Amino acid sequence: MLDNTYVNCINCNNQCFLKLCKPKYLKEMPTKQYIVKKDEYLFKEGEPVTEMYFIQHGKVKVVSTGLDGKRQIVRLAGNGQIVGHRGYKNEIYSISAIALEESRVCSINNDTLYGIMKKNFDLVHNLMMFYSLELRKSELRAKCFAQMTVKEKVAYALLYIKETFGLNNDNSLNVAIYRKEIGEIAGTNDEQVSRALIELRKEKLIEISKRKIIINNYEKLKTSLDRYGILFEENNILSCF
Amino acid sequence: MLDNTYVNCINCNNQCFLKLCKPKYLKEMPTKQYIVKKDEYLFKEGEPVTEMYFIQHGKVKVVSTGLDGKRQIVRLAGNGQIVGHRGYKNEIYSISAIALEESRVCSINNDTLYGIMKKNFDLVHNLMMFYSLELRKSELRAKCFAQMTVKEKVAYALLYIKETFGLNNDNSLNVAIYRKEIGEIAGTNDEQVSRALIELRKEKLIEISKRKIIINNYEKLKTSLDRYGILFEENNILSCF
DNA sequence: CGTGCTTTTGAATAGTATCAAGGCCGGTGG
DNA sequence: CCACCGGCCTTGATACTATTCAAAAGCACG
Repeated sequence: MLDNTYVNCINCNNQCFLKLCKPKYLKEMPTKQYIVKKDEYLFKEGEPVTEMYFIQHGKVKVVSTGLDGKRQIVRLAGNGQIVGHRGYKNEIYSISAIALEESRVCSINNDTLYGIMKKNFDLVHNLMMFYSLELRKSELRAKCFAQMTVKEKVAYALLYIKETFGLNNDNSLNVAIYRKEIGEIAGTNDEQVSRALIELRKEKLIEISKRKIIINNYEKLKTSLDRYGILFEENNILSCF
Repeated sequence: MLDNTYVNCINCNNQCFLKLCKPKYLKEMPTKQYIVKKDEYLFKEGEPVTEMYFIQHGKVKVVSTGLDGKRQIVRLAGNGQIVGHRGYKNEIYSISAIALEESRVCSINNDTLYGIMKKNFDLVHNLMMFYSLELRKSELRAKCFAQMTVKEKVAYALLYIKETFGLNNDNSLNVAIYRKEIGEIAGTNDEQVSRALIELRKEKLIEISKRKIIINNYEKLKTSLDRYGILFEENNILSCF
């Protein structure tokens, strides 16, 4: 992580939760900005999370590692999203955030943010809505992990990646991601992901071209998981901006 | 569900999120109160969730059913807790809330609540904190489902039930719950739960006495899941009252 | 003291994880 | 330009775990 520099939010053109603050507060917001390179940590398991991070531009994975070294990708976050939940009393909880590619990230100290919240209703209200939506998504994910087959979990992971990071013009996932990482989302290993992807290719739902995964038939891929309920919704809380 | 009656929150002695509102608003809060019998629905899959529910006294399970009829218990909620997340624009999402035992529940219309929020910072702030904490718990649960063995998942389910509903004086779980329901939390079936419980009894972690499940050695049961991180914390967001 | 529901137990089956080996590809250095 | 190397992906075989089906035993309630 490069030396952080303080930036002035009032001059920033990015869509960001902080923009919900009144100009008076926005002007004096003590926001730090970093450039994080691929594979660098925003914060690391075992350290207290004292800052809240806003992704200006880039891609980040939030991971949790068991003692046995088995990793789980708990969440993906892209442009405009939040990482490093405001913890209860800055307590330690074992989660890391790692950049999937070079990203521009802003952060603000939790206690400072707390103070600012008291004077900015819209910020708190939108954060509440954001968490409420993320909670629902997370609850549905828990259900999926409990019931899906490996192939379905992989399909879910692809759709989740697509939802978070979007597609390129050729319908390929807009992120360089390994089989192993897809497995860390789906809760399986790289071999199983490989097998599942090939199955999905046989069914013409996706295409695999070198390192790219192309979502050939998005609708069919999505409906193949219909029996688990509405997993992916159009409306993003950020659309409220 | 019995005919609902409007109650006056200002006279209510229960700990409840609504209590965070200023007296002025509390006095005129259009809160409805119901008595819900065992196995009755608070709300049902397929219907829009237009109300937010506060459990005054009782026990509720939040379930989600796949098209194949396989159920998943997504959350348990006890005294003082919230059910029926304020959805984004009252949209339908396929989740039901069912009483595990006779319960006293209050509800308030989402839109009304939204209006009240605007004037009650503390309410919004605490709701945000509540969701933030629930989200973290849910994210950890997703990780657990992806990595735990069936026996571990059952141990997790027991601890989750204990955390939510507490223990009786004899250390038995303070709720009448079927093997099938434990399976719906753990993401498995009743036979596996039965086998897992008997295994845990052999290890002297629990005792099974008729329909009661006694947590013999809470600490050991908890540490048996240590490798998955801190799953159960003492501090409850409600302690902020 | 049946009757119906829950729990337990056993056996067969299906699904998944793991281990091992080989193939593919891009990058590097001769 | 080509050979080599290392990282990633694919494939097959095997072992293990969990699910499913079937049946019996236990329990609660009228």
